[in-house]
Amino acid sequence: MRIELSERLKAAGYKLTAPRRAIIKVLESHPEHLSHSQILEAGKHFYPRLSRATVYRTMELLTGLNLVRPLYLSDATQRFVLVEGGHHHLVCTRCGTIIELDECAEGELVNRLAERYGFTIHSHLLELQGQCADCRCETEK
Amino acid sequence: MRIELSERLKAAGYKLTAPRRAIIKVLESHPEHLSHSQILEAGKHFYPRLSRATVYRTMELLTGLNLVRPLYLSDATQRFVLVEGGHHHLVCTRCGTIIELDECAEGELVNRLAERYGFTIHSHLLELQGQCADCRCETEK
DNA sequence: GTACGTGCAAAGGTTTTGCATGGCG
DNA sequence: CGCCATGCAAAACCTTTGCACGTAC
Repeated sequence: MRIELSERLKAAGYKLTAPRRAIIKVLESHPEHLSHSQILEAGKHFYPRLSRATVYRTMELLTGLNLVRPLYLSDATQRFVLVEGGHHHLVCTRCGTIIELDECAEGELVNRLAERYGFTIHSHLLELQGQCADCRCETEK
Repeated sequence: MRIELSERLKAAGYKLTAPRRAIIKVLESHPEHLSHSQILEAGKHFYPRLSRATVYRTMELLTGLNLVRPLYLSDATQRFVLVEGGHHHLVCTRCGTIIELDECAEGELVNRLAERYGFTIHSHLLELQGQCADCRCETEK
């Protein structure tokens, strides 16, 4: 589901402005987990007058439209990922390393739960926390 | 894995003080997703002099020890859940309803990934976001 | 042309920190 | 008894809001 975010925004009746375009460019070109500040900095690259308030407002908008979702990793900063059906990662609680997973093994589970509770599932997040090989060795030394 | 948090704290070499005991009591008696403020309020019930700073410090400590993990739900407030192997819920992005799931269907997946990447998995979070039956009807009306 | 978006700056919250005091081990 | 942990208050930081102006449609 690689539908352009800009199309979605327009479809929902929102205007496609330069600041929003800049933020969308950032999101589409950075698969990482971006914080508000990172989005602001990167967005200024495309649209120098971009303000922090606009980043907050736009991210809230995108979250409401279910195009983006917030998450926490090992630190206390709110970050966002694109909602593309699902998102899966391993997080090392010691060094903060993040390994992204492509596979989605919960398709069946999702369907079963959706049916049981009458939910329409838009996205899901599977986050595994633990220690990576390097950190484990450090700890055991 | 219902090991007492207080045991774990001591085992890790930290002092078991009255404020910490109060916070632990709150965590153990509230299975919900608690924010810092909720923990502070509830904790004052057990230890009236409890300060906000101590809540922050203690939660950071517990997070570091992997006894607790932060997460975001539909709003932007950081909340915590006990790490007890895994945590699974459905979140309605429209009304904020949360349905907790008991089952853990990813045991196999977790093991496979752990092996492939050399990770030792301590906990996992499966979060499904969508709309509950009520909200879906509202939207379609 | 009009209503929606924006930047700016200020207000409102939240989180962190420094420091003197208190209490666990 | 020493050192870690705490409360308090201030500082630092993050997020939201009001408002006058600009711009997409």
